[in-house]
Amino acid sequence: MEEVRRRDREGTRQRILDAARQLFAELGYEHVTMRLIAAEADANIALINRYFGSKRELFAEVLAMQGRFPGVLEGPREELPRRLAEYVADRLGSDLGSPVMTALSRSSASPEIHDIIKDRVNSAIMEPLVVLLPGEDARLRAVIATALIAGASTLHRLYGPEALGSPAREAVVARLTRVFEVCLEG
Amino acid sequence: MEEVRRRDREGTRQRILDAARQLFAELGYEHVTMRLIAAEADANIALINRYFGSKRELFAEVLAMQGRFPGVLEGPREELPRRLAEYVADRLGSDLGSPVMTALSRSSASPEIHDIIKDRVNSAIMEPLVVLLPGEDARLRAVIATALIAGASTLHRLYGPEALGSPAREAVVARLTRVFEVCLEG
DNA sequence: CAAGTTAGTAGACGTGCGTTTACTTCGTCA
DNA sequence: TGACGAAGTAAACGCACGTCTACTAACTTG
Repeated sequence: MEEVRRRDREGTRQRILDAARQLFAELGYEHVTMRLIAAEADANIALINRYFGSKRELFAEVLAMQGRFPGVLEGPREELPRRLAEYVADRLGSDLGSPVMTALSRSSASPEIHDIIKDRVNSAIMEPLVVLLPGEDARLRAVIATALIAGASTLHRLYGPEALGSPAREAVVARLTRVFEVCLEG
Repeated sequence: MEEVRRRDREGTRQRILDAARQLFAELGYEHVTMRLIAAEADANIALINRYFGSKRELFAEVLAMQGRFPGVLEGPREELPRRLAEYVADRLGSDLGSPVMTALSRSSASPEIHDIIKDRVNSAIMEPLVVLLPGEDARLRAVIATALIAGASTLHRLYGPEALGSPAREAVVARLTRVFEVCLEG
């Protein structure tokens, strides 16, 4: 019983995009192969380049599709450290990394996508953060905060969800909040 | 005029090791090829596996050859945040990343070397740091500090030595010192 | 000085990658 | 209904990688 495949350009394109998003977040650019994406999307490999041009361009589209940190940078300024802390704590403890964090932690891994990631980090994190920070050395403070976010992703990859041992989420958030406060204060 | 090469097992082995150390620190495990190491060491590619077994084992030997953070974890406990801050600030501003930081920021990039890096991070950073931290949640605090170190390496890779803009080194060290203090305090 | 050991070399092997080509099949519309 | 555009497919392309093999030549030893 061969299943007859319906022809559905937009649907197939979307399946590929979703599969790529998940796989890039999970494995990083380098270890995701075209064949893996095709298999996960249940689509033919040739369709990926037909719809997206190349692996690199597909990656760029996956990154572009992500918003900024969803809901982290928006909101009252004085609660920004806490929102960042919760974001990092939740990502550290979860099974799946966030695409932005993962991309960030792989940053310069591939020269091929270095510029794509740099632009994305700039527009999604660094620039919005600099704008939010009053006072001197805003850039310095934004970089330190971003480094903490990126490093959390790296350690998540290295140790898995159990990286922190087993303190209560609230203890983690409290500690991270204070760290981010010191990072960001003017 | 062909130069006649002298036979020098230990010398060649050392040239390979040095070349590998520099290249791994600069490019990361994945983007260093055996041929690149051989060219940089001015040695035949087959000698690498003759002396080290495999690329993976060469990488392990390069990591093993690095001490812990040189001089960072040793010294008075109360100055630890400042020493970490200086280490990170200097690495951020320099042209070349440290092998340990680079390896850390590439951590889970390659499943092939995941365990090697994990062991190295544990023995070089995490465990010594946990031992130095009194009070509760030592693991949590060590992980946050390590994340900051790893993330700094990632951003160094992404933005180069100019990542921070151009504040004075002392301003960078001062800010980082306070951040590490909050990371580490009991 | 002859034989043996071993550092050093050239080149191929198999694999997996991103990409491309040539083709088949589905759906639509004149 | 038949022609045509486009969605989907199978298979191959060229390339770069880590690894390995067969060989050459330098040094050592009796």
